[in-house]
Amino acid sequence: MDKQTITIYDVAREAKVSMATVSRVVNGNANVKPATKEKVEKVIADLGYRPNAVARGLASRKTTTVGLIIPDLTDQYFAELARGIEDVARMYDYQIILSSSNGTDMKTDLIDNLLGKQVDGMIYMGNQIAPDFEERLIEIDLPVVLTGTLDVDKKLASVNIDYFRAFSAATKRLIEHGHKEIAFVSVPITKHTKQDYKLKGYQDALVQAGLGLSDKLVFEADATYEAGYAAAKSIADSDATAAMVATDEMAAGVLNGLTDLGVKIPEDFELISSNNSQLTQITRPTMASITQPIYDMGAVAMRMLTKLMQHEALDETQIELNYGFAERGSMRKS
Amino acid sequence: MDKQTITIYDVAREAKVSMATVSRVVNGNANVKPATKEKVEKVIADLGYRPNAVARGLASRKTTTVGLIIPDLTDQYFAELARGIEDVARMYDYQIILSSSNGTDMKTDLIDNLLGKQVDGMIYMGNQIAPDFEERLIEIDLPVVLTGTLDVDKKLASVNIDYFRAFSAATKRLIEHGHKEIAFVSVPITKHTKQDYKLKGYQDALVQAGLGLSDKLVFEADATYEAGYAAAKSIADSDATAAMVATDEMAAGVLNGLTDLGVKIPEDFELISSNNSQLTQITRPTMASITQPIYDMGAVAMRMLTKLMQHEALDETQIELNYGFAERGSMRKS
DNA sequence: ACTCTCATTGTACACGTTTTCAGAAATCAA
DNA sequence: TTGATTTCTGAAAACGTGTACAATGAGAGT
Repeated sequence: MDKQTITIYDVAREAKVSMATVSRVVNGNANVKPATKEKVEKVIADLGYRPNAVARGLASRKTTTVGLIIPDLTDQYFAELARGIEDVARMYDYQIILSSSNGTDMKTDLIDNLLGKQVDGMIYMGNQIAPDFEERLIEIDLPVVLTGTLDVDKKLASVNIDYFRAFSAATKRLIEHGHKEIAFVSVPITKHTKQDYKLKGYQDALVQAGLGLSDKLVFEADATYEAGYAAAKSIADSDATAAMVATDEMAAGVLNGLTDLGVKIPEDFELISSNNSQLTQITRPTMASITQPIYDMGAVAMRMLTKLMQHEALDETQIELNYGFAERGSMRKS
Repeated sequence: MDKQTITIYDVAREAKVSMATVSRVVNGNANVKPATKEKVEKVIADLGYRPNAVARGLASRKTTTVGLIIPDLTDQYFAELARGIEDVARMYDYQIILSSSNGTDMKTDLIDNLLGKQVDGMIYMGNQIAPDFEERLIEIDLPVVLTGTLDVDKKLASVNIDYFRAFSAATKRLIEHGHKEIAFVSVPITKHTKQDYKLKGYQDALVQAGLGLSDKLVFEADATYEAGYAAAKSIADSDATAAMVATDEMAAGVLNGLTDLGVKIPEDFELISSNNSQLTQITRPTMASITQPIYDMGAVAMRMLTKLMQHEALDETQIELNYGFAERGSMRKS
């Protein structure tokens, strides 16, 4: 019943000091005589006193809590990001309140809930971000950082890779392999989002190589294995002989879907995925992929957030980490 | 700066009532005259008032927050459980504080942190649970439910499937396929844990069939793809012609590891996994698996927790959901 | 008109901290 | 020693809400 019987008063009484002093030693405040500090610490240990974070939060207006908005916990990409975030959060003694924005119901009252909890900051990740959502994120005057997400006018801090160049470079590899018709498979593309940059990068490579663009080679589907698998049919029916795929789950679906349709990979069709999650190694053939330091992106994002929350200056608000490329079985040896 | 300027007092003043009345309408308290209720609600909407959950938590000693202890966010099994938990939590207006117990550092101060945050309850999931951890979970007098985890003396509420029977039944299938030497691949097995029950179930089937038990057929490794892949070598070197594997990540590793060693699956070797996550469909061949209603387990666990937190009676504290079996490519047609 | 109820509303304290400000104690310089 | 600093400590006021309990008012019954 009594979750917490021992208060700061109990400690104060027992240690024969005032609660103010107890508060000081709990918070590691500078000036309290070593002798009393020791005395208080002993009582704290004896009584097993544990500061009430809620009361603390009320008094100090800081909760050492951050809100984490994640589209889908089971998505490898976001899960890995979250892992990076979580680790750094713990390092800095912040707790994370989870808030998952399962697809459609990504309403702004997610934000309001979090605000109600008095979080000190928020991290948003997602394949896209609705304009009103982003607007709300900006207008609440609270530290926010995006990761795995871009916002239109870079008003929010963010951590990403250069999706444009990563996709352009990867697409070039396919072109070098002689492909003329390269598919682009993505979650629904909205303007000024990560997907949009990926698409632009893909298009850039084609244009640079003097190849034409065709809407028929752009496929949109949900970010799931099933959706990718289903999309394989249309891809097989198209003229495409290779594909850039925007998420690993989809890529796995496309790969297996094509294989099941009798398309030989990589002999008849080459495929590049983009998140380099473990899935790329689990499929057969394994999947070539753009590599992203996903865990690090999460970690850096959280680190940025701690700085923002402590009003430290940020060297830069738009961080881009390095990407790379991993050749694997879904591509022929070059 | 001012995260929250508008307090209940502002609303009270504006609506020309006392703050007590505002509090009543916010909390949907029974008797407040419809007219005033309406009036207050209008002001709330106009001002954009949002109750401060921290102050509320302090005053009411309830935070509508639960702690979720998860070993690894990127593990498909736990991620799916978490999804179930999250959905139900939202349904009942509880927020989730994440606390990941990455492997070793599963120290009991995870619990203390959560307690400091004044969570109303906790859900623990994990492949195993350290005895001192479990003890602490029992001694704190707070609603707790385990899922995907068993505790020794069933002192804590829990949601699981009958791992013993599920494994026994699945192992029988392998026996029926003529296998005499069946491997058991698992994360490290400690007494009275989920793994232990799985092992016992596997052994039960062997004994019933008059087959001998051999330690040489029991393989322990971490719950990762890599560890499973590495273990494949020892498995190939053993006399085993089939295997029961305790997690999907491991199973994928074992499957690919064996395949890469030239072992033909399912012709030369049959394999059954146990979590039926999406991975089982991504590998080639696909993996036969025990099926568990993972999402539902999470959902049921969270529902139990809400009951506990509201002091409702529980019909049963040890819930077992139904398991099933999915035949797939890693087994020969029977 | 007068009392009695009951529905509705307001007052005031509690929740467990942090933090300001002032005061006490300790240290130092002379 | 004494006064001036400096260090350390305590009293008390926030922080924003919930909630007994008291107070008010309106109708019902006589």
